[in-house]
Amino acid sequence: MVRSVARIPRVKVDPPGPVDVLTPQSGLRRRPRQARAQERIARILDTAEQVFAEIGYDVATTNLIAQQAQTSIGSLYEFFPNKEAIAHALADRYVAQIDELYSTLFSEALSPAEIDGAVLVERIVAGFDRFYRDHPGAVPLLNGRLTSKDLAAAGENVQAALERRIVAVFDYRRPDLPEARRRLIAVVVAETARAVLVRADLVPLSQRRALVKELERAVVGYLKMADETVGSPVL
Amino acid sequence: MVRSVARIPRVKVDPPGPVDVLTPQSGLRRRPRQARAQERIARILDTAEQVFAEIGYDVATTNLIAQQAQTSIGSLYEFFPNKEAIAHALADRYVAQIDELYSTLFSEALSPAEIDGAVLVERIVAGFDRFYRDHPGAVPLLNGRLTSKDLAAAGENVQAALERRIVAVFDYRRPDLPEARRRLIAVVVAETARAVLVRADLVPLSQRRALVKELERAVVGYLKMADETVGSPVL
DNA sequence: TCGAAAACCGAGCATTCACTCAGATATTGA
DNA sequence: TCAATATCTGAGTGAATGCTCGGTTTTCGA
Repeated sequence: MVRSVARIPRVKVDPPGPVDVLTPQSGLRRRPRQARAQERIARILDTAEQVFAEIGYDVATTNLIAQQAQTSIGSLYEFFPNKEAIAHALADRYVAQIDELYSTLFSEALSPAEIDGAVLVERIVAGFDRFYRDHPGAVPLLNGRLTSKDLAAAGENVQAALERRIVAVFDYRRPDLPEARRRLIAVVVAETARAVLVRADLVPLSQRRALVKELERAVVGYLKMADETVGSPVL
Repeated sequence: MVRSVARIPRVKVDPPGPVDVLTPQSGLRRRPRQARAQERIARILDTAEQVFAEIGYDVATTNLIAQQAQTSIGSLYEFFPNKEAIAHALADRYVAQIDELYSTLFSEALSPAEIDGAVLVERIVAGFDRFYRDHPGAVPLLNGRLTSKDLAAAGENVQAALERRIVAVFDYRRPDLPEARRRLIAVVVAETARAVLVRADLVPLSQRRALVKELERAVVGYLKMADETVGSPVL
């Protein structure tokens, strides 16, 4: 079963010495010194990614992950304080990758060069689609399909980052829009993209392409819409 | 923990008589005959709805549900064969309610009266929004936020039903569009609506209104878009 | 009124699973 | 070379939880 709260680590009572200073912010219990250990950690993460994607976070057991990663359960817990930490580390990896992706994708949207909005949307959507196709585990992990509050939080981070990027684009290209409206549009566009891309992840490849194309049309259509409250296309 | 597969019911071995014919399709283990039992079942479902919404499907325990419903765990299992069945019964209740809602909302879209598309969208979105506000438990239950494959399936059903309704509208109002395109648009619109409404469920009421309004704009904008492959607005 | 059927009860069984711990093995630096 | 340190191991612990079962209480038709 899933623990609602992480088990309280049993604190050694005997030595009333300095309190557990060793609480690395990395989420790891201990920082590995030898290459051997680093490889092991990477292998555990890779395996966890697969296992979570295949059978789901809740059903996955740490014992299974250790076994699949060809290591012992003891080794796993040597580095990861608990199951949640594995998910977090995994999410962190994705978040880093995605943030890098964002930098690339959105850079031209913020450059002085005149770029057609529709082309911009097309490139960004395509970039996302590519990423999700290359990282099949990322979709369920970051989009709440795997349940568990901790994982949901990671997904929210990714989504929030996307929204900030989109807002930045509007700040740059459409400073005339009310700020609240810029944020609203960003939310709706980001949610639409996420939802349709997640859906696209569940259908055969041929339909996937069509769906992604239609997503582009939807976003472009929405943004191009002549808005009575603004009086000009948003894009 | 969450069982990946329902526990195999321990079959009595001694009596090799007729095999367990009693497997009602209702999902219930036994159909209640007395009003007392029916009320109890309803109370269990109401409680489960609350509990699932509050702490999540996985963390929720059948013992807790029974306790909160002021009944015994034995009584709960008298009617529900397992935890999953509770979720299913709950989802079924929502699906019935939502399908009724769909009938109402989409009826005017299929009537010969000339109704402006934008007005149509506004009414339908408002109807959804109302429903979700009136049934707070429905959002996480039907939209995968509660995890568990069984629940996800219920959510898919609701989404599929929505898409069918939207397709029907296009079949009626825009028979000139290629059929595949009609389906694609329905998928994208339905996913957008779901995603934004789920998101709206997480924000304060003031933002919720703005978000719902923006969702309308997005859908209308998308559908009104002059589409180069069609040459005319879709709506 | 009364007996059979329906409904109800909750202690506890069986199982699962996150996590520990005592010690074995490998690596490293002097 | 050799101790100190880092790493690895996996059987076992403890707690949680889905679900059963033997038995009690309530309902209801005859």
